Amino acid sequence: MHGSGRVKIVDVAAAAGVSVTTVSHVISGRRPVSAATRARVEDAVRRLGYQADPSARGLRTQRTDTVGLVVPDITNPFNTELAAGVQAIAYARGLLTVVCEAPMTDGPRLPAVLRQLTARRLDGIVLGRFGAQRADLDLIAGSGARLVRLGTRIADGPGDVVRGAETEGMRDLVRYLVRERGYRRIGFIGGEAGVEPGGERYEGYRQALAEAGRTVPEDLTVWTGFTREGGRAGAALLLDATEPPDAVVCANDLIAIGALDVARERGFDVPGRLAVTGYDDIDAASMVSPALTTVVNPAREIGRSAARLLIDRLDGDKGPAREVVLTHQVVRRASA
Amino acid sequence: MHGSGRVKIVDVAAAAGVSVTTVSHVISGRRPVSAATRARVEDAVRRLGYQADPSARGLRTQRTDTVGLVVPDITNPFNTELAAGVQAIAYARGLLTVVCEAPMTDGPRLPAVLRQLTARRLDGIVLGRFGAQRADLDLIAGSGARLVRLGTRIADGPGDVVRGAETEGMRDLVRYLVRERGYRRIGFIGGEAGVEPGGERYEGYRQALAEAGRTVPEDLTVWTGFTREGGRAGAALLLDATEPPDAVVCANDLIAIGALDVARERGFDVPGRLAVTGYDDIDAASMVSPALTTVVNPAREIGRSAARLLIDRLDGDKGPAREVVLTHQVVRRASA
DNA sequence: TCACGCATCCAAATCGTTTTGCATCGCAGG
DNA sequence: CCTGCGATGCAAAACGATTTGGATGCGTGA
Repeated sequence: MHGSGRVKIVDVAAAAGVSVTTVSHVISGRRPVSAATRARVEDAVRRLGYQADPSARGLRTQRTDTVGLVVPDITNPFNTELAAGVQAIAYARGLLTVVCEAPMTDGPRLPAVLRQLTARRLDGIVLGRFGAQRADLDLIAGSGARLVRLGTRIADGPGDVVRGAETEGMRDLVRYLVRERGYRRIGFIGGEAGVEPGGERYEGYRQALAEAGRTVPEDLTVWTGFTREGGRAGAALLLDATEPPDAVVCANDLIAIGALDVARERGFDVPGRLAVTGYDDIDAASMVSPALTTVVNPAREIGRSAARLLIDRLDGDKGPAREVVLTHQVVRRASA
Repeated sequence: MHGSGRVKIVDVAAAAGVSVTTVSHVISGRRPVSAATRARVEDAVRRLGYQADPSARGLRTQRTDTVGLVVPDITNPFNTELAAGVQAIAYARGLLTVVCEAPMTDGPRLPAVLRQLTARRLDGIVLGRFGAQRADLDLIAGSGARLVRLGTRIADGPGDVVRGAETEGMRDLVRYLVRERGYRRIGFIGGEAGVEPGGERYEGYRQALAEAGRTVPEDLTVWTGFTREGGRAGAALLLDATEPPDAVVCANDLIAIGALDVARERGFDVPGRLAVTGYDDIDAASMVSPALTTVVNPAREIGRSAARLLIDRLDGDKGPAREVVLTHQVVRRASA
């Protein structure tokens, strides 16, 4: 409780009557110290409220004890849950988490953000779902930071991967629409074209239609953005089609919520005249009405797994790249 | 594009044929350097992709170029927007933002989180809305970090303050319910008792009732938590009262959404038989149906202001503590 | 010619840790 | 008595930047 910010290791050493080396050893435990000395040092540390300066420590150890999470949009509840998951595991390990936003709009901000982060010498980076270029990934890997990618394939670049079984998830959802609900004309609203989860999910949609012997209605596919606004725009297009769909499958919940807005405005009864489905099962999915039929994407668990992978690597795991695939589950609510 | 992570200032100096001092000077601009030398150095920096090691720099300068944001719950959309605001301003200034969660549940995690953060020697901390103890604030101030508190009064402790006009906002909202909507028995569901925004908002509710000559129905006040779950629990209590309310004023939108759940389950028509109002105007407020009558709380702008205050202080502003109050605005939707 | 000032640049100290290579001590075994 | 060996503890060398106090060279005015 004395001076809280200024006390250095030499102060502790003086107070305990030992050398700084010994203080360092009792703190790190890297060499044995006699019980009596250890007690004196620990007492001094407590009394003075000593906390090692992270810059000095980092300079010597070449570690920052900090990991980064990069996502396209902090505001998206999926990413928020993700962050909560990463943070929980990292915090327990004494790692600080910085979450950075690299908007997909107005050009590629990703490289700039990544440069900022690598300049910080982070120990590890979790790269959210992006249309990341190979150069971006190599930049991270080359900086010495461990890398965990989310929602991509292991073969696409360096680092470990965590992803939900998105193709399968979407396939199961569309199967359900086709087989158990009997929808005939099923449209698709995607996010930004080329951004990660979009492709997988679209693929699942196509698979389900294909296995049912349907042709994919290309005229009912539209790519916008992973937001409520995007959903509005996409749904407006689809519902104005000469032969509008009786179901709209959206690449995520926010898009679906936007689609619901449009359906309501135009007086389309959901699910009577139009089904709307989402993906992710964010909190809001069960708040809207009709509640959204969607697929749970275990965001928090994905974050946790990613953090665990990172920590394993930081602890010296030299094994080959790993890929963690988390299960999916269709949740059936009122919107379909 | 050469070695991306390993190049040091001496490498740059060697490549440019000057001393490290000169390199440092051209980068920081703290002393004049001839145009020719400057060009050579800048070229070498670019060619080698030099980025100063933050630990080494921090050790010398005693700054980390990092600010922290501490909130009770990352998942709460209000806090998410807040974070986005802080982050945007900080990023533009080259500051990294770390956002930390210190859950209010299961005991006071705040002191532990704060100790972690002060150990990191952050340049500044934005402290979200908490029931922070005076000791917590002094810990931050004593660590040397600049402090901006959110949603409290300037007199309550060290540091600057940013807050919405919450008492006034809630007062206006309840006024509207009383005068223009004619509700008679108006209940209140608060968050955790003692947590910051709760008190202000409750005060506004009381003021509005008082100026209308109503007595505050103490039996219709319940304190739970700032979550949808909290709202469910609180609403259940209120609706089971012997003389249930015809309007429920909630301390934030999540609580209100929980209250809507209960109303729907029990078949209470909203707003016919029961009005429900929120506070904050998070995205979800306009997604639920009926859409929530609420008060906008400019989360993102609060975050921006807080970051600006912090930066001013970091730039050497020594003036007396400042308090920024942002305006409120009632938004009238279908739930009342 | 000398002294002086300005423009440039450099050497070296410094920031607070961690870690390596020795020194010291006590004690057991020969 | 001497040697060797754990068990402990210390001094000093990193780590990679910033910054201060000079050094150097040059031009200018007396």
